[in-house]
Amino acid sequence: MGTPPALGPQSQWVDAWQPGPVLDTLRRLLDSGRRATPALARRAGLTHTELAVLEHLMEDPAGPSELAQRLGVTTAAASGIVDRLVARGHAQRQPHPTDRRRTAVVATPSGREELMGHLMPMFAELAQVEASLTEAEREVVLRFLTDADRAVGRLL
Amino acid sequence: MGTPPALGPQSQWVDAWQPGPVLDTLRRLLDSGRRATPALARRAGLTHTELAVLEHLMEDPAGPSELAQRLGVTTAAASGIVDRLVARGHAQRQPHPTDRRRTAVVATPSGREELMGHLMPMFAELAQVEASLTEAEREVVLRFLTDADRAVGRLL
DNA sequence: GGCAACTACCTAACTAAGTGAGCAATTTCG
DNA sequence: CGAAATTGCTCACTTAGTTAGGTAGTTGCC
Repeated sequence: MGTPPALGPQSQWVDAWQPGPVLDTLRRLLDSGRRATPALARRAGLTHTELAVLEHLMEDPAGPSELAQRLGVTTAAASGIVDRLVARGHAQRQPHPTDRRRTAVVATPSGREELMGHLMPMFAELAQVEASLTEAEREVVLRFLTDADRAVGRLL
Repeated sequence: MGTPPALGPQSQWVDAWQPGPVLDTLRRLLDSGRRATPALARRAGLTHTELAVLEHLMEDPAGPSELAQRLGVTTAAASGIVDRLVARGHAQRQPHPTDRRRTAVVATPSGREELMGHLMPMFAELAQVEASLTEAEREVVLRFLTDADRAVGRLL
């Protein structure tokens, strides 16, 4: 093997990336974030869209149409996704209180646990990281993150 | 609505996320990164796996097996992905110089342009962001990004 | 050198998840 | 009230993945 040990790049922004260690680490962080979704879905035994829907349902109930819109899929697909989540016991369909056309899809405790159980370790560590910053450092980091988000947002 | 204005959550780490503005912005940045892949793929008329393969090919040629391993799919799937990239003219199959079983898949100029054209604006802005930091700030940001990457890495 | 075991890649048949079109029930608005 | 819009569903079809298995080429051991 003449090539260096694998060390999967997995980067979305490759080639002509010679900038310094800050941007290089930012790239790694974004890659970690990207890989986290499929990894999580795999562990939970869900597809990535099912996971995405479950995430939305954690915040508040929504109908299939709204979920379809947020995920960028058709309502037909959303129907199927909700079907599968319901079949696994991660979500439930409830009648909408005021509009009888609609269905309110809500996450069950099972669905919430499935997600939170995996996310907790990260939450804990991130909270520690933030706590370790001084007020001045927090400002610097906040500004950088905001700027970086704007830059990445150019791809959307 | 007792909750704050919609503001598309799209977050992977929802519920019980009350920490400060730094982690909140980090969440937004990671979400932007996650959404960038499908958005880019859509614009380029590729599937997300085809895009991922193209990214790897930007760095150096690779065989279907290696690509399959990096993407976490079977070699059969990798064959098909390469087929599609070749059909679109974004990649080419070349005989491996020393091992006649292997195929070296290389990105064509067309493939490179497809990717770089979309990525350039982000590169430019990110470079500016980095340049705007003092040396001291750079250290703070670097440490934060490294720590955050470790935390997110817990999900992998 | 020659045979066994392994590797790289491909094809074929099937499965799963999405799209597009269209339908019935309900709500909204002129 | 009636027309138009909206919600969520089903059905037929497409597409990208998996599993299983086959062919060609390489490596290692006697």
